[in-house]
Amino acid sequence: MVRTRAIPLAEQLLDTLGEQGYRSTSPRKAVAQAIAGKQWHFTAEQLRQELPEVGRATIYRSLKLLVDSGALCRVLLEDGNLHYQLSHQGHHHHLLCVECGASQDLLGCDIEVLLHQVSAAHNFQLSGHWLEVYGRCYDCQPQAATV
Amino acid sequence: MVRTRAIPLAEQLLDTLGEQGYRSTSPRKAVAQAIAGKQWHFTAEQLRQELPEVGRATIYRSLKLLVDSGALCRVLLEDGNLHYQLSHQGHHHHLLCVECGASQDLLGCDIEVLLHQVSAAHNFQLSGHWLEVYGRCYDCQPQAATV
DNA sequence: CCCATAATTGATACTATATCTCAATAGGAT
DNA sequence: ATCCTATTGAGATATAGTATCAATTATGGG
Repeated sequence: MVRTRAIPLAEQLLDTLGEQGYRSTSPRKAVAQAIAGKQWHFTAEQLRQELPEVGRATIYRSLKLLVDSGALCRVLLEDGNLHYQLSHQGHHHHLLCVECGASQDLLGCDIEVLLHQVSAAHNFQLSGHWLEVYGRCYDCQPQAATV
Repeated sequence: MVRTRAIPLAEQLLDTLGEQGYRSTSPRKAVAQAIAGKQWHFTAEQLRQELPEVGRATIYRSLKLLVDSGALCRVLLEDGNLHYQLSHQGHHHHLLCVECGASQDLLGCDIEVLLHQVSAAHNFQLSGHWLEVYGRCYDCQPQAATV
């Protein structure tokens, strides 16, 4: 067998659920495997096509659990569609490539500080924010041809 | 007649469409009136209930036109729902009150500069972003009772 | 090891949001 | 007043997600 140990991430996802008292079932394993293989953001329906043996409701339920546990996050595409994406712990933002869909996590930027200042100036008591950044990843940038 | 001149904003909305070559029809007038009366963000279905005489598709089509023309924008609520909201020209963000739903526009904050710096540091060619800020507006903040 | 039981599943119905189709209608230029 | 095209509305379809509930399964106790 070629790829038995290929996706330890899938086990991590199941462990995350296990820590919260959720059982390790075969549908959840299938979902975890599928998600672990995703490079970038995806939709529930994409998963469904990959996992025809898993019920629709179960897929949505699993996604919800993973989102709630923080292992997965939702990303807002520029067109307003919400997709799912593996989350690497804690609050962060995404640099979303509008060409290829790649996503880089953006950690520890100074936006929180800035938002606090701005909020205070508006008599607004900040409690959270949602930021998505769109553009082109390095691989998708038209390289400036040296004429 | 009491409120004939009550909503000049509605005319502005129609004018915006007119400038782009769209006709001034009575369904569009009704939609513009309804939107002009909205303090905060709303859903297409809310409009539909207020305007049972206007067809579903027409409401969605009108909203789309207004969003495309910049008169209306879409706001992302903290739970992931997208609503519509009057837009006051140009790129801006919202301070969304999680209590009452009020929304203050946030203009001219320095986020663009910051994002450019961060993007550059990740070899990312910035083209746009989407930011929503959640919290409590002044009226909804628990006032610190002076003991 | 087996059983009890509570969690989980999946089929299906339902809700919400939005788009598509197409024949009928209406704006507005002439 | 007429004509032409944009627009409309009814209804079908699409997409994203939740609710219901009987059948199934994971897992801890004996």
